[in-house]
Amino acid sequence: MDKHNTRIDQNDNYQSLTDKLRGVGLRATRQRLDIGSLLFSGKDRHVTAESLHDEAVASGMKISLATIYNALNQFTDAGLLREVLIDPSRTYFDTNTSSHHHFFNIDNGQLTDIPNEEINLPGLPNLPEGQIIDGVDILIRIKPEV
Amino acid sequence: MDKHNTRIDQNDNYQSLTDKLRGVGLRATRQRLDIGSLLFSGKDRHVTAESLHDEAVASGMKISLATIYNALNQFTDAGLLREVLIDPSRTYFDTNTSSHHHFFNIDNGQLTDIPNEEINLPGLPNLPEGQIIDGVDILIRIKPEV
DNA sequence: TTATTTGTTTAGAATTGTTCTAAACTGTTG
DNA sequence: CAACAGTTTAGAACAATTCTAAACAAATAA
Repeated sequence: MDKHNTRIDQNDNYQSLTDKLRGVGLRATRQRLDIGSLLFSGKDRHVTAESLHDEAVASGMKISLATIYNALNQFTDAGLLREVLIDPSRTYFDTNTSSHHHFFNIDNGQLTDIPNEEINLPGLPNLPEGQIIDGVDILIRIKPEV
Repeated sequence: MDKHNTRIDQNDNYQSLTDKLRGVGLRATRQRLDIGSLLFSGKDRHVTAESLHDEAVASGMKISLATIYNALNQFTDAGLLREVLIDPSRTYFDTNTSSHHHFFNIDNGQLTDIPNEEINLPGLPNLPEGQIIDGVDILIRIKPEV
């Protein structure tokens, strides 16, 4: 029987995850590996603490919501995730940490990436004296036609 | 003695505010007029429910936090205010409802407008099939140089 | 390997921003 | 000015998130 969890064929992938976590100074605990396996499986994802917790539980992982919050914040601090501004009442995390922006479908709440090549601010505005840019967030709210 | 409040020379201004409120279908109550006098005094402002309540109380207005929340939401629904995405843990309202974007100073939390002429997205990205734009939010996070 | 240290997880309590409830109150209209 | 409908309010309720401190597990030393 698998010592880590009951999802048998996932141990292989955990080695690179372990490296990834250690690389940013975090111990490769079972919980962080489980969460990581959901987040960093290849495709880009947008999650909230709650949605990720639901998903983890549904996958049979044993992990508390507090740990999900901890992990999401630690991953974000470490640069493995990015926070996205969507809704003042909830924090969204994006596994795509590269420079890019978002469509937010106000009709169904769905969030999708806008590839960086498809959008660009040519003339950046004059910055206040002595200030430099830390980052730029563009959110395009969309809705069904008609 | 002023029937409305103790800030004597403010009654004059309240007529236009009264019109403004009636214009969007809201009764011109003392509380809404008081809040309106803080928000719509000319210069553009960014407030949170809490900051506005503190300010109202400091000005000697008698008004509950719940009423501030109600008013901010009603004003926003009526198009007198705009919500700005800054911080997932708090809602910001902007008295400038025209098309424009924001600088957010991550060092001191200050939010300032970017005039619309100073920024523009020339090539909008391809929208998902059957969707149209509802709005665009650009937030440029800035910080002190060095 | 075992012992020790240090970092991690967790349940549950606490906190914070916001909304709800229902009773008292006030604009508005007739 | 009476009557109605909309508004305000205190306080309860709620939802997202963080905190606490005790149990636990990973890393390290011996």
